[in-house]
Amino acid sequence: MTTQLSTTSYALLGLLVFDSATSQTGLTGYELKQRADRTLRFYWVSPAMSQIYTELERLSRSGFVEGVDDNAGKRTTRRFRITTAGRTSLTDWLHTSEQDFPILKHPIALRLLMGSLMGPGEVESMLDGYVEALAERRKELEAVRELLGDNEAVAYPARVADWGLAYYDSEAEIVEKLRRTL
Amino acid sequence: MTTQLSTTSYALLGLLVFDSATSQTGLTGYELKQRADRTLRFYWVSPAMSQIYTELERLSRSGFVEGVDDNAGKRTTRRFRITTAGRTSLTDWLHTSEQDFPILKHPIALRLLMGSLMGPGEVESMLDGYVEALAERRKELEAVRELLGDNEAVAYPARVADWGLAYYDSEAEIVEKLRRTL
DNA sequence: CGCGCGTATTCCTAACAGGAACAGTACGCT
DNA sequence: AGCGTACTGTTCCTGTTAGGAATACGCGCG
Repeated sequence: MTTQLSTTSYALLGLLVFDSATSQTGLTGYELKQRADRTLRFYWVSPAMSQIYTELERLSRSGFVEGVDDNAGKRTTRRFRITTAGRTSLTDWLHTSEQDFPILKHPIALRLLMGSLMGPGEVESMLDGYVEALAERRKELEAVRELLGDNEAVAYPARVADWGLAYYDSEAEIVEKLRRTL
Repeated sequence: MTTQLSTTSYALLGLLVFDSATSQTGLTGYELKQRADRTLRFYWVSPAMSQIYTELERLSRSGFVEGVDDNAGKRTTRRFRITTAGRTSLTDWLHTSEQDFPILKHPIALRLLMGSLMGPGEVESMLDGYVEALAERRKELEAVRELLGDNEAVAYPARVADWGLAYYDSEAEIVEKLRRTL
C-alpha cells in the first residue's frame, strides 16, 4: 500500500535525502526552497513557497517526513527530516514508476511559430535575446557544476549538471544557426 | 487597455489565426484540442479539454473570439473565430511582452540526480528507455514536418519543427554519451 | 437495431503559482 | 542605544491549470 505522491513530492524527498547525508537537524521549508532554487529549477520547477509547505504537510501526514520543533533561539521553527518510510517510498518510486516524457514550455518557440505576425527585425532580436539568456543560464549552472567538483558522492548530480550544460550549448547553436536562415 | 491573458490563451489565439487563413467557419473546442495535440504539444503543453473551453469562455468575454452556433446537422455546436480585437491583442503580445525562459520538467534528469539510490542496471535501462521514447517523439514530429513541406505560408512553423528535430537529435546524442560514462 | 467509436461539452477536484501579509532575527549605521 | 533594512520563516488567499469522469449526440458497421 504505497501512498500516491506527485513528482514534486519526490523531488523534495530527494533533497531531504541528500541533506540527511551531511546533517542531523533537517531543513526548514525556507531552506528547502533555497535548495530547490539552486538545483531543482534547472531540470524541474522550483516549487512555490506555499507549495513546499503544503507538500511538507502532506508528506508529514503520510509519515514520509517528520517535523521537529527547533527551539534554538527564541523563535520556534520546524525542521523536517526524511523518515525511513520516506526513503523506502522514494526508492520504490525510482524503481517502479513510469517515467514520462519531459515537458517543455518554450515561449520562444511558441512565438517563432507565429513569426509571420511579427516584423522581420523583431524575430531576430527575440532570438538574440534568447541566446543571451541562455548564456546567462549556462553561467549559473556552471557555478553549480563547479561546486560539485569531482566529488564521488555527488557524481550523479554532476552528471546531470553536465547534461544541462551540453543542452544549453546545443540549444544556443541551434538557435544561432536558425537565426542565420531568416 | 489591454486585457491580461495567459500564454496559453495566446497560443490558442494563434491556432485560431492560422485557421482563419483557410476557413471561414472557425473551430470547435474539440477541434482546437486536436490541433493543439498535433502541434502545440511539442513546444508548449497541449491544454486539457476543460481548460480549452474555459479559455474560450474567457476570450469570448474579452471579445477576442466570437462563438457562433452551428446548426448544420441536427446537433448544435459552437464554432469559434478570432475577432479583429483578438488579432490586435495577439500581435500586441508578440511585440511587447517579456519573453521568459523556457521551463523544462524533466523526470529523467530528476531521477538521474538520485542515481545513487538506484541499482546500477536501472539507471542504464532508464536512459535506454528515454532514448527510445525520444526516437518515437522524433518520428511524430518528423511527420508534422513533412506535412508542412516547403510551403512559404508555413515557413515559420517549419522552422520551429526543424528546431525541435535538432533538439531531439542533440538530446539523444547527449544521453547516449552520458550512458557510456556510467 | 444495438454497439462502439468519434465528436462535443461540462463539471469536479486536486495541484500549483504567485504574491501578500505577518513576524521574528541579524547586522550595520548613526 | 535606537533605527532601518535585509534576510529568515510561515501562513493565507486567489486564480490558474491538470486530469479525468460524466454526459450525450451522431455515424457507420455487423
